[in-house]
Amino acid sequence: MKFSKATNYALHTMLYLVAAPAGKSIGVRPLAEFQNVSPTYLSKILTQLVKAGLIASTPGVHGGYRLAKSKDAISFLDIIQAVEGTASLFECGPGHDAGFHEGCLIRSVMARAEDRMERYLQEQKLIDLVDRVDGHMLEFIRREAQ
Amino acid sequence: MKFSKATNYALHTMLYLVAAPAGKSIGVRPLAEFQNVSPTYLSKILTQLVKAGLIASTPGVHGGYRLAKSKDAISFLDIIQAVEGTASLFECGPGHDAGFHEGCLIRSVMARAEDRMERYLQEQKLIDLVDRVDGHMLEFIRREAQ
DNA sequence: ATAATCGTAGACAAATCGAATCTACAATTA
DNA sequence: TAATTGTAGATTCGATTTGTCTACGATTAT
Repeated sequence: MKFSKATNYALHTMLYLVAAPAGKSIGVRPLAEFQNVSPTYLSKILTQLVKAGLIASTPGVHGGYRLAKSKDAISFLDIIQAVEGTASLFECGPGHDAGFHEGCLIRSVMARAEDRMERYLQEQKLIDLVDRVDGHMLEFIRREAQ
Repeated sequence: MKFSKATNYALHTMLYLVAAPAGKSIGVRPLAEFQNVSPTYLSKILTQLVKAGLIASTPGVHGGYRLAKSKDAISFLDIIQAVEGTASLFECGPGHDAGFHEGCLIRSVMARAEDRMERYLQEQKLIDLVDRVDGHMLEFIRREAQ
């Protein structure tokens, strides 16, 4: 069980957008270059964030991606669930449902465990990290902010 | 991101063993039949639990699997980590490490979130579930306990 | 001893999923 | 109208998961 690389790309892109000047649109190219990933692939991931209402996109000459909500309203969980989905991490499976009609006891424990993690990720906002981003990222942001 | 089916099988098998009479060895066949999985495949999973020191196995006529620790010393986390491993759920990736030499900020948040879930799973013991297992499983246990 | 029983190990195969590329297309702006 | 930029779909590649099959080794009952 692993978080996908797509989630990694999504989180770093969002940190980038949160750290960038408010309201500014940034194209996929610099976002992708920053993370050493292909623009089309990153675009596919960011489209999921658009559909989740976290960011907005505009085509055209000075288009790109920008935040669709206020910076302090974006949690880790929002981003992760936009990419990974919201299904439970643990499924009991048909072979076991037959034995546990009223709901699998194990599954309910696993669901509560998952909930612990999700509640923490809901509390954590990217904005709390921006004043600690390192020089390499800041350099990218400054260059693009012009 | 999903827990594997193997983890599901492992947890249910362990619940079975915890609910069974103490010290009794139970063969793979009934354990596998109970979960509608092939005996050889389940055996492969249970071997991981043996290597983790959670259960012990004995070959031969009345052999099988039995608990290797006291019932109240077996947590969900023990079983899950025996099957899934102990690696972090989130890796920052080489493309990002280049930018975050001193340690990825995002990764540290993710690690803390994972720790929330793991601490809960460490607290949860299978023994707390046995007096609530349903009739179908109890029927299997009773039949096998003779 | 010897045969039946049972777990183990390894090779192997199928199916699923993640990661990524490529191409054509649609929308916006200069 | 042309350049720019995001979008969608098909497709490929590889890794991982989920099994199966078979031969082997250890134990016990007769």
